[in-house]
Amino acid sequence: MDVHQIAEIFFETAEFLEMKGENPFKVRAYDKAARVIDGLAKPVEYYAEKGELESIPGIGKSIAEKITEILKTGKCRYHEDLKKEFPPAILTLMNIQGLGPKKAYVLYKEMKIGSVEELEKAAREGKLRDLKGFGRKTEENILKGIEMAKSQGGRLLIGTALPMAEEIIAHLKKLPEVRAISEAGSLRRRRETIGDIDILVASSESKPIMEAFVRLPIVKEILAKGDTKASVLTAENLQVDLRVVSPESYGAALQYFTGSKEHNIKLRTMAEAMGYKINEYGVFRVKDNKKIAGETEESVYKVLGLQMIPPEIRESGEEIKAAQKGEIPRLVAMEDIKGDLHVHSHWSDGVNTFEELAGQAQSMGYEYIGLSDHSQSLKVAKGLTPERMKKQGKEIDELNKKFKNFTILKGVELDILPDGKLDFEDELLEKLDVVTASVHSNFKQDKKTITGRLCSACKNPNVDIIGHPSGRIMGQRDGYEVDWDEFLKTAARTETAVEINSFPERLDLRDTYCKELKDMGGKVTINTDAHNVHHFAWMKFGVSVARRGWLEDKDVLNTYSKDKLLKWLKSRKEK
DNA sequence: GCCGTTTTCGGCCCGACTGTTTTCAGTCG
Repeated sequence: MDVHQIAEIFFETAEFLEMKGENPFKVRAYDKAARVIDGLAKPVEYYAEKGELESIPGIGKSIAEKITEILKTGKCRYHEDLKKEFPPAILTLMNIQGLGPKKAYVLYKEMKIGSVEELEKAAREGKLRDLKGFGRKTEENILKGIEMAKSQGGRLLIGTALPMAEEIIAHLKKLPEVRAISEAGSLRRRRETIGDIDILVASSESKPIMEAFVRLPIVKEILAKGDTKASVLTAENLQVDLRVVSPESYGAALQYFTGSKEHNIKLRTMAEAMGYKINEYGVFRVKDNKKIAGETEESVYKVLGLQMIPPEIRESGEEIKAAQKGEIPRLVAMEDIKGDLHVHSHWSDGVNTFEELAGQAQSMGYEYIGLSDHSQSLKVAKGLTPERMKKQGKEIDELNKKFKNFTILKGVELDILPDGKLDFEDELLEKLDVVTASVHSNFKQDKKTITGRLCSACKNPNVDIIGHPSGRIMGQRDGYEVDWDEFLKTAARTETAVEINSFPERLDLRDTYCKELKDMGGKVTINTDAHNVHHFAWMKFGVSVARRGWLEDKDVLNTYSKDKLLKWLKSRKEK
């Protein structure tokens, strides 16, 4: 059973319970359990088989039993019973901005409204304004919310959201009142998709900033505007939230608005036990309400006895335990990257010449690129035959003679064929510097077959890297089915690196699997899969994924110098 | 419902904004 389906059952359970006015902490327990399950790196079955479900933080006896039940029957009795109490589409009401469980429940109880269509009709007829807790304004907002929900296409890729945020920040930065500014929220944590853009400003004068913000050219509509906080909607129906705090509170506010929710709850609970209180204005000593930290983020963590925790790993709370023990590693960073091992040229489906690619890579400070045009089977991408490979190799050799302190490594993106065989013979592969093997065909095969294809590629000593291992393209397709535990173990054991593909739609290997692979002793490479020179810029998204997966420079092959990399590649073949 | 170098019972993060109220509940992050 897919973890997301299990998580969904608990998400819904939480929402039903909240509508019914159940104990809010019980609601939160289900909500938390759902989020925890959704983020598990190992399959739930792994814990269930070992009887270790309750060892997962946030999962206790009751929810563990329900997970077991779901794994066995596909359903949860408790959830099914709750579902029966409401019309089938009632939860969709809560997708409407401004409508939460309480109002949704009133709508159902008083007017038998159970779907967005019924809600829209009632609102248009002016029937909502007389309900308790509702009014004309609420009715208007509901209609607006319905329009928004209709036109909104869900979450945005970080590759889309980050440039938008950077543009807004660049605009606001010009204001003389702005002392400091940063993105916050899931964007700053560099999640792969973003629900809305959060921006935080430090200033002693919030008013002119709020005014300038709501008048930005991108703003289509102002959703809310107070003294220090405003929300707007862009023409693309993306919500942007701005918060202004005084410079003395900037660090505390940045910490607070970066989240995650889970991380903040853990941090605040911990602070309370130490006699402190944290809010977005600072850390305060409870006994005399004296502020003891808050100007910088570092100060907030320091006063709690914690190492500074990078935003990318502020998720489950596990990072807080590590920070207490001083075990937060120095995460890999853009400046560590010394090359890109997955690059296409005009020889296959890329557009640039070797010289152009090399020039761009050199301008980024790289020592090398690994040229990896497609192999012969991928005919739609002008895959190279062995003859063309040989010819390409010669051209690269010639070109390399002209470079100083830069090298094009000879390589290929080798198709893993449907039967698990590879697209080139070993004697050709042996002559290459670096071989990336990828699945490009027969995505519908079952999990065992696909996993077998990936693992048999790992077992060939001539294969150095597995490219975009899940095959997903966010917003387009889910990717093929992989037994991750088996695949990652095989990759680690055979010392085959796994690629983090930096294409914003791919970001594949994903963060949670990075951490799992690291724990198994495996290595990754962070590559762009560039098909033109501009794609090199996407490296930063791959680096973010690696950081979210707690990876250090030693875990990432392309942080190695050229000599160290070649030595590593050679040594693993000899084993 | 979960959890415990205070606890197996009694807690559970915290504040801004809105709209409906006449002091506050609901929603959001």
